[in-house]
Formats: sequence, C-alpha cells, structure tokens
Amino acid sequence: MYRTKTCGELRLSDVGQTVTLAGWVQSVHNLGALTFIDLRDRYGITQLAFTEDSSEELKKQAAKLGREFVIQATGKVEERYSKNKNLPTGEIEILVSELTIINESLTPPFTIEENSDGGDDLRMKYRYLDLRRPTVRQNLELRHKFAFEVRRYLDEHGFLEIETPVLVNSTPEGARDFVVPSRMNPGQFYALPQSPQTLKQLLMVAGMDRYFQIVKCFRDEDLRADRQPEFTQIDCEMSFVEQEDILQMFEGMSRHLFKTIKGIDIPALPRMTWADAMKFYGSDKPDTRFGMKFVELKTTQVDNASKEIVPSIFPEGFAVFDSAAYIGAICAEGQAVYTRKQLDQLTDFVKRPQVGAKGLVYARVQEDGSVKSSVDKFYTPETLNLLKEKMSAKPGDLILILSGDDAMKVRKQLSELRLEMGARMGLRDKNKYSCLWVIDFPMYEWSDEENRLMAMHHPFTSPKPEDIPLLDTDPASVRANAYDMVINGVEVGGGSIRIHDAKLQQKIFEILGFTPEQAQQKFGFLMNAFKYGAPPHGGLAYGLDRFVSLFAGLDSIRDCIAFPKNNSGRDVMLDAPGVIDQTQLDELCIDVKLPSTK
RNA sequence: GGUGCGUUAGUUCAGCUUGGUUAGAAUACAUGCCUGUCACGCAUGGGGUCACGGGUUCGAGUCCCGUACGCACCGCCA
Repeated sequence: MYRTKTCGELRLSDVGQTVTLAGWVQSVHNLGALTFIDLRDRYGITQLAFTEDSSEELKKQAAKLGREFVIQATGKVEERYSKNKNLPTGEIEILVSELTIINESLTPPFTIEENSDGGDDLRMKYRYLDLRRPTVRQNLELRHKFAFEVRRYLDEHGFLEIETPVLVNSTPEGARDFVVPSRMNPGQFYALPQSPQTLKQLLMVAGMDRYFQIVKCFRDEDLRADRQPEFTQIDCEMSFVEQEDILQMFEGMSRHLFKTIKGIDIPALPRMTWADAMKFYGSDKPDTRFGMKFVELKTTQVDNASKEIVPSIFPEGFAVFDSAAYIGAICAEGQAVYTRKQLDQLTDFVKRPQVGAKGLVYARVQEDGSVKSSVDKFYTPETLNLLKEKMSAKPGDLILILSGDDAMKVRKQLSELRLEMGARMGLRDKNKYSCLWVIDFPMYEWSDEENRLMAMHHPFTSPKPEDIPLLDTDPASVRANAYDMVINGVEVGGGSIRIHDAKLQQKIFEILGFTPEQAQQKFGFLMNAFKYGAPPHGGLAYGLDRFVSLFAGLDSIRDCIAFPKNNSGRDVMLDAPGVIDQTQLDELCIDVKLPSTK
C-alpha cells in the first residue's frame, strides 16, 4: 500500500498514530541536525520531520531529496513544537521512520507554490506541473462539481443525457468548420460539430422529449481569452414547450448551481428585451451589476432598438452635434473630480480603433449645481441645465456624451465607455453576480460583407408568431423566440424555440439566400424529419467554460480547462497541430499545397 | 486580415527615456555552516548568442526597419 492517509487530513487528534503518506516534495528545510519537508498531494501539505533521533541512514536519504521528488514516508504523527497557522495540518508533523524515494524529479522550470512564477507559454508547455498548483487544481475541482450539479439537476427533471456523433457534416452557416478527411470515402470530409443543434432537434422528433449533453463543440475561428477552438457546451432541448417553459426550467438550473456551488440565493431573473438592452446598454449582453444607463439626447431615426424619435436637446451651434444622427450619454456618479488629464485619457480610450469614437464630450456638475462642460462655448447655461435634468445628474456627477452618424455604432462605443467607467469606479465586483434574460432578439442581422441577411441566432430559430407577416414585408424587423442568459456582462447561454414546420423552415432558408436545392442538400434530413410528426420544441446551450470561469472569478477560460490551446490554436505541450506522414496523406488522397511565401 | 504591448540568467523582472569599460536584482540551482524551520537564516559559487535578421553609428541590450513567437483586443465567432 502506497499510503494510509493523504497529506491534507491529519490533525492534532491523530497524534500517536503511525501513518504512511505519499506525494511530492514541495520544499526541503535543512537546518543541520533537523530537516523538515513539506509533502504535497491533491489534498494538502503535511510536514515531515527528521530530528536528532533519526538514523544517520535516514538523514542521508533526506539530504538527497529535491523539489518535486515523489516519495513515500512512514512515521508517527506528533504535535509540533512550533505550529503553522497557515496550514490545516499545521499543528502536527510526521516523525519519519521510513523513507522511500519513489521517483526523482528534474528541477522544475517554475515553482509550484508561487503562482506568479512562470509565464503563460511556459505554464502551458509544462501544464502537468502547472496543474499541481492549488489554484489551477481548484478550478478543475470547481468545474467537476459544476458539471456534476448540472447532471443532478437535469436528471431530477427527467432529462436524458444522450451522446451525438463528433464526425458529422459541414454546415454552410456559422463559423468555419474543423474538417476530418474520410479514408474510406476518398475526397470526402467529415466536419466536427459547432454544436449538436440539428441532432438534438432530431432527438426531439424521435420523442426523446428532454435531452441534454455536456459536449465538446468545435469552431475554427480566431481565439480570445474567452474563446477556444474546442469548448464545452451544456446542450439542452425539450419538446412540447413554449419559451416560458424553457426560461423557467433553466432559470431553475442556474439557481440550483448558484445555491449548491456558490451558496448564493439569486433573485428571479429579470427579463430585458434585446431592444432595451441595446437602447440602454448598447449591448446584447449588458453588465447589470451597475446602472449608468444610456440617456438618448437625440435620435433621428427609428430602428430595432428605439421606436421613437428623440428631438435633440441641443439647439444648433455645435457642428458635431448638429450633424449627428444620434447623441447618447451616461452619468458617472461622483466622478466630477476627474481631472483634465483623466478626461483626456478617457478621450484617448474612446478614440482607440477598438472603440472607434471620434471624440468625447463631457460635462461636470459643480457643487453649486452649475454645469461646466467641454462645449460651454456652444451652449447657454439653460441648455446645459436641461442636460443635467435629462441625465438626472447631481452635483459632483460627470456626464459623458458620444455622438455619431450610426446610432448602433455609437451605442456600442458608449457601451465600451460605460464598461470602462464601471471598471474604474470599482462597480464590476467579481464577487457580485447580476443575472438576467435578454429576450426578443431580432431574427436577422444585415451582413455588409455578404450583402444579405444572416440569422442572428441560427436558421432553425422560430419567429414570433405575431411577426410572421413581416417576413415578407420587412424581415429585418422580425423578432425571434430567442433568448440569452447573461451574467455580469457575459453571455453564458442562449437558445430559442425552434421551427418544427418544414414549410416555415423552407421559407426561412429562402430569406437567408438559400435556393430550395441548396436547402434540400444541406438540411433536407431535418426538413424531411419534420414531415414525420415533429413536436414543437426548443432549448438552449450554456457555455460551460464561461460559466465556470465566472464562478471561479477567472479572466480567461483557459484557467478552467486542463489542456487549453494558445492564441494561435496550438497545444504547446503536444506541439499540435503537426504535419503528418506522406503515407497518411496518400491514404487519404490529399495533396498539401502551402501558400507561397513572400 | 488589422491594432497595441511584450521577448534580457532556469524563472520573474530592472536596465532602453539620454547609445560608451566587465549587463544587474530577486528567486531558483550547487557547495558549506546552522537543533524548530515553515517566504528559514548565513557564506560562497556557477549560470547570459540581451528572440532572430538587417540598418544607423567610431561604438547598439539601448535607436530604426523587418521576421518569428507570446499576450490582449478589432474583424471573425449562425
């Protein structure tokens, strides 16, 4: 037997027992006649002691130990002379009587106990060492518990976990596919699923009624801190449901997860229409941990976010505002103390290409209630007073105004500014959670690149019944039975009520620019299935990595994935992807043609 | 496809603004000393193609250009 106890469990009450522990040497403190070793395993750290009473042979062996050696030690649990309050096992130590070096270790390239040691690249190359660190290990433990509670909740509600294939077909809409050549079908390729969307709908046609799967999905797009080429979804689908049933079921699941994992009782999730999210937060995933909602000071057009025109509060005089199609503002409470330098920094922030604003107008509300702004020379005190009222600004507040030709673009810029101010003001507290549903997404959004309408969610999403007539007249304003769950500005999940009627599905494909032949070729299997008695159905999918990261307070989903890929989609530990043998290529009938280098 | 930041000891970084003798610190590593350490302490020592290529200059870790790699972001991600 390698061990009778783990390194995390012994306490004062165990004194006197003889135990055997096994683990990794975290540190060796050699004081001459005394040697102390911190022995680490998954469960904790226990100190091993060698004293004047230890045999010369034992001392000699202890002297040979280095960091990360795997050892086995047997000895008596004793109370420590000087206790360590930082360790749960800090009141005891093992007086070692037998020591075995099970395996030596090279000196690791970074220390395990020091979390700031080692850059990302090095950590990924030696990920098996990185995973020995408590913080990274705890993230994986949290992920396990999360997935376990998901299964418990869904099982209790009658869901079946059903596996769907990983080798499927390439899909025309959506992200790029990862493809896999088929040896038995030369010249043909499987694609890895971007999501099991159509398969789970077929399971509904099959009568499975309530399905879920914790499943890997693949998208061949550029990576981000919150995006990996392979990621995990909690994929769910239900039959004979309306949107309300789905929202209830999965609000319940989120409540269960918050309760069992974080010990938090979350309130009922507020619902916000997509139009309001865009109008007041400039984002379809608003961070509602703080307010600072947009106030529209001028709009010249009705659009999907705003159904009424707001006449400008500013009389003519300032060319930028006069020509703007949209003027919007936020009020940062108590921030009138911002210096000119800080305001210049904010201006630089909104002018960065990633944000893209032309400039920033600001107005401070002084202690006496008067307004001092960067546009004082264009407007009367009365106009500025009206601005203050519109913004509900109090003395000490700072009003920040953006304007431009394209209302949606300015809203997005204002959203970036709002998030930046929220961060600066400490309002984006990682220990605070604000959840909501964003509902009533538009069916389509216009793609300049492809010069056509694209499905905002996916092409299987059903339109709101009352908007179906608009499909023929004004498809861009049709709303979908689609919803996202948003927590702290992160889209953790989303879904829709699907189309279960072959004719309607055909029509939607047409609007997306598919010919009937193309639609039949790509999705004939689905529309055929709908002809054999498809129940009404709908569902949603959570991004497990993002949800867990949120619970763990992580900035990057990589930290809750055992073996993640780097920014270029490489696994630096495996050195994947790599080239394959010519014989393999021949077997697959593949010629590799690299782009010519400049 | 694009933008920004970065690349100096095993590791984390300083040095670059203002070019100038032998490139530093901490930590890790090695050796020795140390009877209660737990960020142990003390002493000694080894350890550098300053990412790579080119340019400017009498002289480049330092300035300029390019390339590679890493990170963050935009595009992209139905």
